[in-house]
Amino acid sequence: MVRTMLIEAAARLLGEEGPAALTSRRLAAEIGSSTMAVFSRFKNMAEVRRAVRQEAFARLDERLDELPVSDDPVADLAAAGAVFNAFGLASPHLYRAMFLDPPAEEDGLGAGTFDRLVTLIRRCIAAGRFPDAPESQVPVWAAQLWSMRHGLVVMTVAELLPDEQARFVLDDMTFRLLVGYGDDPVRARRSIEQGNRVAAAAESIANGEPDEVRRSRKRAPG
Amino acid sequence: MVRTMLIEAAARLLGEEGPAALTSRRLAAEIGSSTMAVFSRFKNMAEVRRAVRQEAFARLDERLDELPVSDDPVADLAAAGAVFNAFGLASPHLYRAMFLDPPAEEDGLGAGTFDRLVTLIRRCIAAGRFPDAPESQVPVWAAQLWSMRHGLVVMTVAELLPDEQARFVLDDMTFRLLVGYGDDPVRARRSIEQGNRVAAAAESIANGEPDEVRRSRKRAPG
DNA sequence: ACTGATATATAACGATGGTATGGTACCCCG
DNA sequence: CGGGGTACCATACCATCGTTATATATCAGT
Repeated sequence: MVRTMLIEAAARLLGEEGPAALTSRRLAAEIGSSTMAVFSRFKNMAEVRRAVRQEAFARLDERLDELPVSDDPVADLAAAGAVFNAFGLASPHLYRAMFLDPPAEEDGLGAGTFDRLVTLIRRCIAAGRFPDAPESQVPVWAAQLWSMRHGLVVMTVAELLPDEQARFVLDDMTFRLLVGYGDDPVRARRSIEQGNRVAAAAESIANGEPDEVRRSRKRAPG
Repeated sequence: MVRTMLIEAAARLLGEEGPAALTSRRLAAEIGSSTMAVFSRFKNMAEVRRAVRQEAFARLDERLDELPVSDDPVADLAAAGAVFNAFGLASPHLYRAMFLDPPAEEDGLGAGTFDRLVTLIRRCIAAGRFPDAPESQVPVWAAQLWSMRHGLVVMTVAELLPDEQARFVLDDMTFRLLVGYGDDPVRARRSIEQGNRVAAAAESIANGEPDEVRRSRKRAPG
């Protein structure tokens, strides 16, 4: 299908060369056609960019859905956060397009991703990790975790914060928030570490690394 | 000075009509001149936008510096956060330009604002509100508070989060982080409320509201 | 093979960022 | 008061952008 070819080419252009590279002519040339191939399928370039964002959200959701569901929901929550973070840092242009470029009009494109976060929090509450948490707190905490990660990724991408600090800042902030939500500090710390491990493993799989690489990473090198 | 006229016109165009309105011809027409008036003073439009961002940071810093220094540094910190938040919501296009538009290259334009945050945190530690806080934690916490607010403003501006929730989410997250940093919950809550009052008063002054609106809360401790 | 429809290439339009050219107005100095 | 240099700016121009009109090629169904 030409349409999917266009979307994939557009995502690649945007992801690898930035928004300036995503022009109608360039995109048409990328699939060996003329601009009409673009405009006969999309009303305008804005719609192309929207399709790319939709594709990017689908990829992020896919990554999140690949994460295993364990019996430690807080670790699952932390893993989702790490995946979110890694996604943003690995594809800054795409991340930018997903969360920063969209015009003021709400198009509800990130709603599914937000819902996944809500579900993760609900599981934490159901498991008794956040005692005394009323249902009304769920969307509030989801927004907190989301904006915390979002802000951190944006700061890192904008180079307001060195990359090596970002991970530590994220973990520390996550820890303090989880404790603030009522989780036990020791369990929270352990869940965050476990979540990071799971996310790193999922990242390896997503990147198609061979099994030996993943296995050797878990063992002591040697 | 024509240059300042251009910067102010550019800031107004960007702030009121968005980035699409900030074109060389439009900007030239705005000061009753031609595009050469722009390009003889700025290398290109990117430099114009940079100057606008610089101007916007200066305005934000000005707002922050107008805040009184009280004997409750945590309240001062909360007030700065509220001012930051209000600034972003009041001028979404400017906010966007300041933190989201800048290309990947670091230009250190927000460094001064970040330093103000660091100073506020240091005062909290000096006042004993965050016991057992090593110096190394200061930039980490500054990044946490910054990214927390940043993410929240971005989410609000992008309408991923309803405006009315944003304030509550911010206060709640600030509270939990402050407690996580070691502050006493009761004092933290009080400081946040006090900070919000101070910020609202400063906002009134900045907006040129009559004295009686703010005289009631002018009671500085000490 | 012919007809009709569909998709595409070509080329054009208006607007953009940016530049070259040339004139003008101003200011400093005699 | 006047002359000359300089800084500024209006105009016109270029390449490129998004987008569209028109002509052409391709393909399906008889």
